[in-house]
Amino acid sequence: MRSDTEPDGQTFLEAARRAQILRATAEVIAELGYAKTSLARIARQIGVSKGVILYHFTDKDSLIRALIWDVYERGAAAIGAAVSREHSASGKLRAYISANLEFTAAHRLDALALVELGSSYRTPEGLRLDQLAEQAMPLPHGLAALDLLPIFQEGLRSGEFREFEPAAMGIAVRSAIDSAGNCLSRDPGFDVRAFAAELVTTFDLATRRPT
Amino acid sequence: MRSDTEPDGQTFLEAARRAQILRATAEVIAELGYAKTSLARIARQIGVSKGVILYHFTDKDSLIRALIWDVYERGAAAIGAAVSREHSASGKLRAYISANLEFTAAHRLDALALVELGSSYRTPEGLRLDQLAEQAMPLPHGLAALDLLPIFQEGLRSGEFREFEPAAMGIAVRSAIDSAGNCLSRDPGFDVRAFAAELVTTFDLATRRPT
Amino acid sequence: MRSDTEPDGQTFLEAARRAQILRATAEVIAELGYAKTSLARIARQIGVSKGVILYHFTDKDSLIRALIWDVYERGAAAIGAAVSREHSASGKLRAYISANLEFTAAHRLDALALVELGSSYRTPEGLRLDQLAEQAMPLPHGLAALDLLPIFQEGLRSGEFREFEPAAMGIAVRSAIDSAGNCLSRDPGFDVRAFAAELVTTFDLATRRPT
Amino acid sequence: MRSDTEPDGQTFLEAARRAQILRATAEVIAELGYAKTSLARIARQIGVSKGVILYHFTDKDSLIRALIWDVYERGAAAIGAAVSREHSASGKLRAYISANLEFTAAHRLDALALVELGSSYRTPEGLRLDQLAEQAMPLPHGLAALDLLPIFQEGLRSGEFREFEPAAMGIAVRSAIDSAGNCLSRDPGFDVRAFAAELVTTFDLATRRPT
DNA sequence: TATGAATGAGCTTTCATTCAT
DNA sequence: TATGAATGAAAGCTCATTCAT
Repeated sequence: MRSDTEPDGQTFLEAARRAQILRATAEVIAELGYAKTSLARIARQIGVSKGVILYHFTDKDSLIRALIWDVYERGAAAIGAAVSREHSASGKLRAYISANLEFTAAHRLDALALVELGSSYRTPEGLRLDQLAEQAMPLPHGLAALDLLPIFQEGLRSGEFREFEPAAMGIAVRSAIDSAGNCLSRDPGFDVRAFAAELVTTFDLATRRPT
Repeated sequence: MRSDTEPDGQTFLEAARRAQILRATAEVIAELGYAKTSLARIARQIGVSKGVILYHFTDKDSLIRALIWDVYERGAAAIGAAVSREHSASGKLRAYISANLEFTAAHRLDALALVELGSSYRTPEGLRLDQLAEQAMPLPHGLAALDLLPIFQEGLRSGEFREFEPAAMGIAVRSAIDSAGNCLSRDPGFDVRAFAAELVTTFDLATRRPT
Repeated sequence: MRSDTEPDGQTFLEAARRAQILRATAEVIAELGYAKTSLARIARQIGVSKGVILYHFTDKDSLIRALIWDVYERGAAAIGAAVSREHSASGKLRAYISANLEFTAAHRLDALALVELGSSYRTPEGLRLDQLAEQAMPLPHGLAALDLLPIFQEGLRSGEFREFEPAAMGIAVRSAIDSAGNCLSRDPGFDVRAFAAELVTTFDLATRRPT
Repeated sequence: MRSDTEPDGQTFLEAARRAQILRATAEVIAELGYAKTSLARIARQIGVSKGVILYHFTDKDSLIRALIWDVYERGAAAIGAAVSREHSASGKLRAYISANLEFTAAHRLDALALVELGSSYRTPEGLRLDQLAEQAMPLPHGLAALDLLPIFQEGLRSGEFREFEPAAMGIAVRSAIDSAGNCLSRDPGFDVRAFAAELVTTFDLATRRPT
């Protein structure tokens, strides 16, 4: 009996509702920004009462974290897979950039929401998303896939890359990638894949040891 | 009477108060983030009542815009001056990056506040800061100085730069520069000038026509 | 069919569930106080869903009243029995106090819950528990056993007691007895029986005609 | 200038508003009980908006504490004065009871509210009023006046009182006194002073060493 | 019988804004 | 110029209750 029970203790309907709410949350964040994202607004997006959201998520904070986790998880999986398919450091860097922006192109809303949250969300204790990632939040295993430093260190050690400060380069690459989300929100016609190609070339030239 | 009236219709004291309020606003935004920046908090920062702020600025929005304008103006002046001192496109790009980050290093509070506003502030109509810049807001004349496109176009035309999409490169450069503010807010010991040097090299290699 | 139907129309299981819910309700009230006693919390105490409670009781108010009735009934039976075993007024008074506190000692949870309800519960119309007892609520027959006035009147008539106002004395005795519940909730080590002995002496001296 | 400034930094009007709010709070608590006492209800009692209350008091908890303090302070002053006018332990006990009930009679609303708060109020951390009094809350100096134990100890030491457990007797006396508030709320015609006379006799007989 | 899902009223609190002084 | 006072809208959240299954 109870054929509607999934292994993780959630019914099928429960999971569907949660997914619907997460989607609506991403939509509202992407459209209005995090500051104007209220539970009431999210509820209205689906056409239900506020209470529904608090029935499925303990509070606003855990809703937001669930969204973050959800997008991270899927993104990290895609990016990690693409990166590990490559064997040279420069190949991995190219794959990293491409896969990131491919994910952005394929999941515009999620990517946008995540970038918005990255700059505007704070935990009740005042921590930013990146400060969260470093410590308290249990993050998907594959999240290591989002870290550029190992790639840079490998290329520097092997001599494939010129000498540079990996932390600084990491910031430049990540911030450029994250900009795509903003561009997309401003201009729905923004060509993410063309942008990806430009970034690949740009950071290839910027990191490679000159011959 | 009113011998304390300046040409623009503001008394000296009036101007001093406004400056004090703008400074306090930047301080609070830099410390708490825009979301937690309330008029009450700004007033407390100076030790006056909330009313004072609304006496000098029509509403919260115009206070924020005044701050943006103020920082932009000073930043654009510094950057414009540095850029125009150079004559090659690559020289101008280097100067642009250096001057930007020099400004960030020299005016940490302002830079931090501006970056925070760049990601979190929205006009009552829902526009972001950069969407503002493009249209509605009357911006300081020198703001053109913040635009990278002329530099890229010049370098592309002259053959100094390799072929690339100026808009994409502009995004990469600006986002990398703006990241410095975030880094600074997370880690007060962040070495902005070292970061500047890395970026200069990075984007020099990324833009130059290979020999 | 329905061979499990009892004379009063309730199945055995039904009665067991009701008893379980009443017990859980008393536990929660005793632990958290009435203000923080929610149906959800009671349901959690048993490990069932909220709906179960509202299936067995029409609404929260009738659940609470059922608990009150239940405890009253058992308490009144015990006290009435003890009182009627005595034949002098002063003997009855001593028995009343002792039996009350004996019940408190033997059913700490119930007594605690009842005291808490006595001060915090109000009907939807705003009536307190004691205002209820006087009028609206159909109370167990034996409840008369809780009334001190007949005892005082008997002692006054027979000359066993000194002259005093029975209503005032009743208030003093009842409030002292009810305090035991509070003491118990604040200090689980509170010695109810020692307290009972003190009260017996106290009110014996306070009521007896001096010789 | 600023002739409306009082020594403690509150203007006359501010103090008047605070007093008005405290009074309204006591009224609502006395009428509806603490559980149904909301800021909205208090505001309506005065005919102002909810915000007014939160302008004058940081939050609901500090409003309630201010009320408690205020009533305590006045009550303790009156009781302490009456008690210290007596020199025998039994005289002090009589004065304690009389002064308490005299205060109740003279400030029905306050007394009622305080009794209600005594049983229903909990701090955000879950502490009851009496647990508060023992530790965290800075209470008026004269509060010691509310403690019966010194009186009992004195009478026991001097031999004026019979042997009894001071803690238990204290509970009996205090609970009897506090009952007056409840009686008053149920029956506005309740004769507090007659009740006081009964209690004085009752506890005189209960404590005195028999001759 | 029991559950999960949803609702709606009400709560405390924050905040930009207005206004009289 | 500046302040204190007040307002009202909106926020996150709790909870008894209803309903379909």
